Amino acid sequence: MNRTIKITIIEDDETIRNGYAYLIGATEGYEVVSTYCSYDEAAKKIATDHPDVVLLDIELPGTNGVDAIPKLKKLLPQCYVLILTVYESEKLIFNALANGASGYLTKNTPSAKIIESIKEVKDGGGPMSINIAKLVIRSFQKNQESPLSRRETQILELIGDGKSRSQIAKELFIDLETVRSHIKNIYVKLDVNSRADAIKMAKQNKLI
Amino acid sequence: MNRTIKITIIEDDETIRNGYAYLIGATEGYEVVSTYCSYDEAAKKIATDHPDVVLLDIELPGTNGVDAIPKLKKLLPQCYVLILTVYESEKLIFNALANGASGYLTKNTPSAKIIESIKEVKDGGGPMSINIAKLVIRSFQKNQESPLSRRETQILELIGDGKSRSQIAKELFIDLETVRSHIKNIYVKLDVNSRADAIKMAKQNKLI
DNA sequence: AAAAAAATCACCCTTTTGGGGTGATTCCTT
DNA sequence: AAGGAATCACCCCAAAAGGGTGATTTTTTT
Repeated sequence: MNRTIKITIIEDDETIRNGYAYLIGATEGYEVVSTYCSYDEAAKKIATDHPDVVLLDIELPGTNGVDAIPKLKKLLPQCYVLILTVYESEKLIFNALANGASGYLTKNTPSAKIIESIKEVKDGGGPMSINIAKLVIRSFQKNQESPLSRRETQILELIGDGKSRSQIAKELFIDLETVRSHIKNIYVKLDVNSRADAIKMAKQNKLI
Repeated sequence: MNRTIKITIIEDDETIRNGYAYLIGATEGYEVVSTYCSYDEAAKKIATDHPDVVLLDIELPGTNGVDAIPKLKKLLPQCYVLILTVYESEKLIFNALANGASGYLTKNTPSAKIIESIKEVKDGGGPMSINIAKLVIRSFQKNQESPLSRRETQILELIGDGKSRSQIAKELFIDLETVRSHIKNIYVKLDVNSRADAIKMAKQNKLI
């Protein structure tokens, strides 16, 4: 017979925290051994909880979720970390994975899926779930095949939103001339000479 | 006992193709009988594979996915075609359905959902899957709830592509002034006064 | 440590574009 | 007959876009 899976939740929003705790606790084979509202809080006691899986919010007061991961892994080397996030930001998720997270859940994930993901991670189907694999592949293609640098890609995305140079400059806290410079480089790299063509190329080549 | 469901995948990106093949092949009751990187490639041999379901990419070299559907149906009249696409373009999907596709999957569909959809299509729950129904409804709402006229929506889409007034004018074979006029009306209706804001509003309200 | 790439900013230039205002005409649908 | 939709016209001016040619400073790679 399988042992119950022990879970710790670190999440600052009380409603969400209790919601998850209730939801998971009510499921056969799953036990919530502790909940914390911050990593700093959790750090003191979590070692004695020895959970199998930690659900970790990204947006936390004090030590943020991404930074908390390696610390958690140090305290609990056997433990799997599942990221909870509202933002599907690639960078965030990648940083989290790079730091040792085993998966991620967005906060609108249906309850059944959450339970399933916990089991998936615990059973060590490998830390790489299908969703993550796809994300990795996608970003791989984006960051590897793209002729554009990060900044250029970022600016191209804003161009895709119809933003003007000055709007972009404000948004990125850089000078108007810098934006111009990036755009010129983008045009050279994509071999285009207008915003419309750049957007078209970018979409075709999945750069944005 | 149920026979295994035989599947053929036509998709030009190797990573995605192998990903799907692996994923589906690993599932009990599903068998990937062949994979091709283009329709033209597939056409030669697919008849002897007699798959139950074909997963068909839209963006293909040579014969594109939409055009490939009727040809596939001719070769394999009993076969169901599921469209794979990164773009959730309504026109594309509608054309595909009109051409005989039984459903569509976006490439970020979770694996479980893909398997489920294949089964759904195979079991002939009817060509109208939940997703399609939603799409139909949404498109309905689009043309019904939108404050914008057709032409305005069309022009807003081109603005979303980063096109300038004159480019839009050329593309629609109308005068520059007419484009201006439409854009002014769009701005009034959406209560904005810049391209970027119009695009943002439009995306928020799913007008484009 | 040296070289390359990325990110930053500067100033030259001209043409185009964008947005506001205020009209009018035709066509189609209600 | 009324109203929306689509079409076109001309006023204005500030802003933006695109091209050229640089330089400096980080960051990353080798």
